[in-house]
Amino acid sequence: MPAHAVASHPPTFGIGELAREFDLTTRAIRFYEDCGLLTPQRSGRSRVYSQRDRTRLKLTLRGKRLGLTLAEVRELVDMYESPRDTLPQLKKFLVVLAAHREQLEQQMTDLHATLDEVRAQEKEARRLLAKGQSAVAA
Amino acid sequence: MPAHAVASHPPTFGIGELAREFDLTTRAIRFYEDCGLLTPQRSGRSRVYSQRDRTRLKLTLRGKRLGLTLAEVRELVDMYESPRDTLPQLKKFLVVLAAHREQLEQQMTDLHATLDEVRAQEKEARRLLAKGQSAVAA
DNA sequence: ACTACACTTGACGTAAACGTCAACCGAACC
DNA sequence: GGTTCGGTTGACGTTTACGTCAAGTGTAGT
Repeated sequence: MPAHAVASHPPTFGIGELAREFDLTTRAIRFYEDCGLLTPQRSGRSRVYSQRDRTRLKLTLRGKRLGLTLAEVRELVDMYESPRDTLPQLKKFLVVLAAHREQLEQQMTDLHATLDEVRAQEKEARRLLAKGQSAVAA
Repeated sequence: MPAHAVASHPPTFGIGELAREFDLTTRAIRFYEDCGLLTPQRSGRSRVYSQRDRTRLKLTLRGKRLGLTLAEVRELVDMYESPRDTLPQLKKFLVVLAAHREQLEQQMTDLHATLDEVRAQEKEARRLLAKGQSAVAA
């Protein structure tokens, strides 16, 4: 039984639990902590992850699938949770956001182009396959 | 004047030329060659890149922006140019293609989600900014 | 002939993102 | 009370994708 099996009242998670859920090693999760992406509480020496940690982990993995570095992911998620109550903060927020959006839009362009090509190739290949099959059948 | 300045009849390119065009170092371009992504001709010891090389380079950079490794890019680009005249080749082609497409579709999902969030944040931030500006103006 | 500049091949260095031990601790089951 | 299971902190290893010299070659201009 996991040491984490204490009553989870605001839902919390053990490291192994998260590792299984997201198919990661615990090493990776600890590494994300070193990068400042996660800041779990401690129960003795063991890490206890909050729902917020779980969300940040999810965002991290999504960022990774998009090819972002962990540093970039951190910049973003930190920014989302940072205060925006002063004008300079707000302006900087908008600048960073715009830059990020442009990168994402470039990626969207690349992605569409690539998907179109892949689908065209698939279509052509299936055509060839059908032709070959019927030739074999004949 | 670059050593490459000989009449480019089927259009060819020098390494520095490509480096400038795509904003890369020559080191990077040579590295892509080590990875099997480019296979330039030689004029003496100097590399001469064909239009095909330039295209592969473009695809490489697009793949990179999508977060693919150079090895993955190579697998794909090579596959596109490989023969598909036997049935097993064709079937394998379809399998690899389908796997790649699924990855791209996952990425598309991630990308839409991220872009939606970024745009929402931008909208909200601009609203706050407008409010702040008018407050200052008042 | 001399210089300048682009290009060449090594070879070593580096940052990112973990993997892979090793050695230890604490709770739980038998 | 011994073992097993999960967790902990180091510390070193590894792969990817280049950067960064170093030292030499080739060709073009003066």
